[in-house]
Amino acid sequence: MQNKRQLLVETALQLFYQHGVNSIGINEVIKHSGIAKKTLYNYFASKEELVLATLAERHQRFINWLTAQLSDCHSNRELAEKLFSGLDLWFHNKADSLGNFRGCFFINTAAEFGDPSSAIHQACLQHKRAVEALIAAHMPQPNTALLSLLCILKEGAIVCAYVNHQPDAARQSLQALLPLLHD
Amino acid sequence: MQNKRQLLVETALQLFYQHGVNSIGINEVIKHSGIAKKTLYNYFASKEELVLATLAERHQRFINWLTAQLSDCHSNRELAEKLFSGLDLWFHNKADSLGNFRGCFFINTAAEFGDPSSAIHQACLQHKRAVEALIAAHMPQPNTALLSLLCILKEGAIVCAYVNHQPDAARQSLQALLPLLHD
DNA sequence: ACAAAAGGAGACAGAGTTGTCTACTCTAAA
DNA sequence: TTTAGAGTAGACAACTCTGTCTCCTTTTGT
Repeated sequence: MQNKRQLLVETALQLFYQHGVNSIGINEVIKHSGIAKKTLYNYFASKEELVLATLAERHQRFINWLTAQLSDCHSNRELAEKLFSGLDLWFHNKADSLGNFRGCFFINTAAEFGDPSSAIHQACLQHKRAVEALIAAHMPQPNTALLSLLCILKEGAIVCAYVNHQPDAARQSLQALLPLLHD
Repeated sequence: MQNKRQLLVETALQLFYQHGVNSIGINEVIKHSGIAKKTLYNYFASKEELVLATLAERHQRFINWLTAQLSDCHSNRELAEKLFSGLDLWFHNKADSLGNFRGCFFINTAAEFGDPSSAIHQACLQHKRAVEALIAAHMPQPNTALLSLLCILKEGAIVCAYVNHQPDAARQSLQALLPLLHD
């Protein structure tokens, strides 16, 4: 029954995202999921593997959400509007599938696992690359400079919303960006 | 002899910034500084106090550096240029007083200590507020929308440079920003 | 129905952590 | 010179965390 595994990943993702990976021990995941430790170690060889599975789950969920947000863009301006409107919803806890906003799981986790050669850090990097590629794929008029700017503003808005307690950062970004986009 | 305390803070800051606070134990700080554990606990009641002291040290150092970078701005455009040129130097390890670039110590530490009520998280928030105030103080033509944008771009550039291995993020930000600024 | 696999509960080993404490050494001032 | 304060070295207690293992129960496939 593979939904034990799914339940473990879901529980761990929730806890890791809300409190940080290093603050949550295996026993906490056990307790909250109601699954035995032995079962966990049946599915995952180590905590690191569980963490990687939660990153993969979050990655897929975020990509799905973002894909839905960015559908049907007919101009770069529309793309920017949809991107930052989506972020704005997320920051205000109106993006159900992303859970309670606590910054970017990948930025936070990369900060906890600083060694760039670690598998966890690499997974965070790969996520960011994939998101950039997804935005690029939804760009009607390819423009690498604009792509970079969107990504930088996106990361900045996430950090400001989280660390700086500035949940309107996405809207502010969009307001500042719009005068640049005339197409 | 208070330079024992200073040496402890400096050693801890270096280690915490390079590897993350939770990855570095007290014993590591002891070993690298050559100072006895008892002496450390003479100056600091707990590891948390040592962490707060390193945050304060880094804060002062960053504020000093940024103040120097932003001196003598006669227009908002010049302010933006100086800000992102400074960040560009930092990302390329050419800002001596900030050490080897490993992202923003405060963003990273806030990610490790996610509980917003913890003293450590609060210190990170206060730093961000102080930096925003410093930028505001160097703005010849007050403009709160631009101030927000500068801060969001700054955070985004730091995250992209670090997590995304994109050290030119500051230059890209500036290039994108310049068309907006005509004064 | 019954054997085999999967799961539950939790004890336990081993490593690592913070923080305390003791015993010894060095230094600086009276 | 001697005495008090500061520092050193490191053992140690108390705790936490990961990962293993055992014993027992439940579920599942044939």
